[in-house]
Amino acid sequence: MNEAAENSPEWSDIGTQVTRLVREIIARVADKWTMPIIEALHEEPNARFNQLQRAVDGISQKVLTQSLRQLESEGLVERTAYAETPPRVEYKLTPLGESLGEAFCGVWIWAEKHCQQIEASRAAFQEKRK
Amino acid sequence: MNEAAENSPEWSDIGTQVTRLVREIIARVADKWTMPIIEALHEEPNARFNQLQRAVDGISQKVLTQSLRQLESEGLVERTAYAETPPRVEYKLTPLGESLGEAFCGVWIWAEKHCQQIEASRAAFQEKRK
DNA sequence: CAGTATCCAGTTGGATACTG
DNA sequence: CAGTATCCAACTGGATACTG
Repeated sequence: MNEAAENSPEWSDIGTQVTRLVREIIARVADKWTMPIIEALHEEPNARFNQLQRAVDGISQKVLTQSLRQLESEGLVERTAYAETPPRVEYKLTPLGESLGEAFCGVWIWAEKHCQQIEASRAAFQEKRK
Repeated sequence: MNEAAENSPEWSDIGTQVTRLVREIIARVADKWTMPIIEALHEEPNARFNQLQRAVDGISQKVLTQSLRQLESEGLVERTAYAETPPRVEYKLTPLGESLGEAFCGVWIWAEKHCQQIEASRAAFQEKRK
């Protein structure tokens, strides 16, 4: 039995009820950068902008700004600007943001457990295609 | 307490161990179409190509083909072609594919539970910006 | 039916320069 | 420091036409 499903309703039940809105939300939060940012903010609460950019690894300033604004608009991240010079801005997860991280935990565990197998599959598929 | 975290290790523990490969896998499977396709295949095992395209709602033939090839290469989907005319090709989830669906269950539940709140947040954010 | 091939418009995102 | 603004190259993905 799979540990991620033990205390969840059968996911087929969920699937049949799903609305367009839910799908849109999932597609949104499951993009390239959302989880890395949420992870970084979980690791370092009240992180500042440049600190976050270093933590996220590979994200550009532009995309980090965009992502943070979106996460803020969705209530997943809270932004606090202090009126100082030089300016200081801190970001932290809201409880909703933390709960998304927890919800994603199952996927993370799945990926850790099976990433070797997936890599092997890809390699085998390439071989077969030759 | 959040139901998704009840029987998982603390996700901060996971985060610190995460490798580049795991992140890449997550970014891959968490794209726009992977979950809708896996959901459709879970609902209708042994679905045929056109059946799948109708089920997934909005996906183009090209992208469905690409996605299925990728899922196949990763060992999440099994493709069976029957040597008939007209050709018949059936797709189904592998056990690995099923397990990904189960792992994603937590995110699905999260999205269902909070989508109203997120919509409200977005609206409020728009208002504030005016 | 189950694709492949091609064209092309729209979006994404990096690099760079500039600002309060 | 924490962004905003702009330009532009690359990738994504839809529409269409064609094929075994």
